[in-house]
Amino acid sequence: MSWPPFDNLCLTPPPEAAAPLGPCLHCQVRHLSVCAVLSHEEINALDTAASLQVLAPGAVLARQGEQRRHVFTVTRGALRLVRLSADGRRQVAGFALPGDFVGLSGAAAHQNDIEALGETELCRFGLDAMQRLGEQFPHLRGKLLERACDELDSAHERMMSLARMNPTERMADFLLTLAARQARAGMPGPSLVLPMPRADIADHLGLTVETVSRCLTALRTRGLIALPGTYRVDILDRRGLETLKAA
Amino acid sequence: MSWPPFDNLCLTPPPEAAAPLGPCLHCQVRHLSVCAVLSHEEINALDTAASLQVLAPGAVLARQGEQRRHVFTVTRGALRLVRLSADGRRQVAGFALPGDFVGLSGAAAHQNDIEALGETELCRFGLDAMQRLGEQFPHLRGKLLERACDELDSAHERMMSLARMNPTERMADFLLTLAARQARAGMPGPSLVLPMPRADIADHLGLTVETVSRCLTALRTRGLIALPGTYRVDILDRRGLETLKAA
DNA sequence: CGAGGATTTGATGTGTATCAAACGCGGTGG
DNA sequence: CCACCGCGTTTGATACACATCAAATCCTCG
Repeated sequence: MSWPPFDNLCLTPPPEAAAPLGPCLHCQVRHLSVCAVLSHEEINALDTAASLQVLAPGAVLARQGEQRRHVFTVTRGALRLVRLSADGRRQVAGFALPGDFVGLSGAAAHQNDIEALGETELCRFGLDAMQRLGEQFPHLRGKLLERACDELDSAHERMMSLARMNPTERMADFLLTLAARQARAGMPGPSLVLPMPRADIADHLGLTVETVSRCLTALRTRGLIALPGTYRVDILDRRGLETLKAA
Repeated sequence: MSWPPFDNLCLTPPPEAAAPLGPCLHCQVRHLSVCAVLSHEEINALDTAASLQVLAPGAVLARQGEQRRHVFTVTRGALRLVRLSADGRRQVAGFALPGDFVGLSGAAAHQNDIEALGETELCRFGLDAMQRLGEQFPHLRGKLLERACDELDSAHERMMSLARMNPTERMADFLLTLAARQARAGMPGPSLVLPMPRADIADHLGLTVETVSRCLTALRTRGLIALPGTYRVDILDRRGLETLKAA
């Protein structure tokens, strides 16, 4: 029985759990081992199974339909998970930021293209190694199950966005979610860095590039955000954005 | 550490797995135990932890925000999982049909209202019992993890629908998915029973009732389906529907 | 400095929501 | 048994939000 995998599973650790543990042997970053709240024995086993990988901007880590062989933790940069339909329609299923866990799903093949947004560093685990670890440490599976459940909840949340929110509301929601993730990854504060171009945001939110652009300027005009650069957003009025999104 | 839960986890068994095992002691239906491909010991433990529950049409099984205490397997009838936003926008996150597993999520509280669509029968498991079983049989967690992964995959699939398909395509997708689920549950054939009213379909697909109605008549006009009754759909041209959805 | 691509801004069209009304059907009471 | 009522569904007319098409601007990099 093969070890059950994820696509875009976010295993970002809660900050408090990170404190007592050292970084990964390979990538010098506190990653999966930290997140899963494992014993030191388990952590060492995980870190030993890992190896480092660096991707150039735009590099392709996996293609839709390809056999899955590894799972990854992003340690620097960012990935996008892209789904293309037969007639060329594109959807960005999600983005993986530092601390996120990527590359697994219920299927034997990748469900998404996985591409590096900038120069990106990963910590890689072989599927077979993960399976062994899962058998060796049942606890690990329990932790991963919790994570999967969280991921499911957030997937339902995003469905609500796509189904029932207008473009501006989706944009506000997106910015707040991204801000929360950057905060969890240790970069709090109102200043956001968007690692992806507008087209990816559009395909993530089910909009067009033009609409994304218009929504951003609308939010700026309302004084909710500032746009100091193409890839930077400062959140000026968090409350205002939250009101919009909840609306 | 509390046992990790799901919302709308579908544990419908693959037909071949169901054969060698008997029905649940309580509800006479092959449910979770069958799905998870467990040992007989595990199955008995699960079934012993279960109890039967019957809901009248429209009955509320859980409310958004309520503390979670049980998980359920639907054995007859159907449930809808509904999410309401502050300003009254409504989304149906999913439907649970016989064989589906429901009521868990990463959170301590229910994320959705759960309501019976018709008279509905459930098999109920206490969360504490599930936690004990998970500790006792690590295998169970592995199986549930697999299921969670599958559920995540299908969630991504539905996001693609919501983000990038037009109403008719979503409708075709919905009908095919429903047909596949009824087939898995042992009712194959082109004749579909919709356990839910149009409004629920609309809120599931991010549309209005009017649009749902128009899409159905459009599919009928094209000769892809027949509508022998408000709650019945016959699939006349499966290929045609698949072409639409894939488009 | 110039070229190419990404982003923004502008003008127009269309698909779906919205508003409104008719229809069908099941249940109830006469 | 039939007439009536209420609700869900279907059908129709209209409005508008966002997509589409087109062009200007900005930014990056050679």
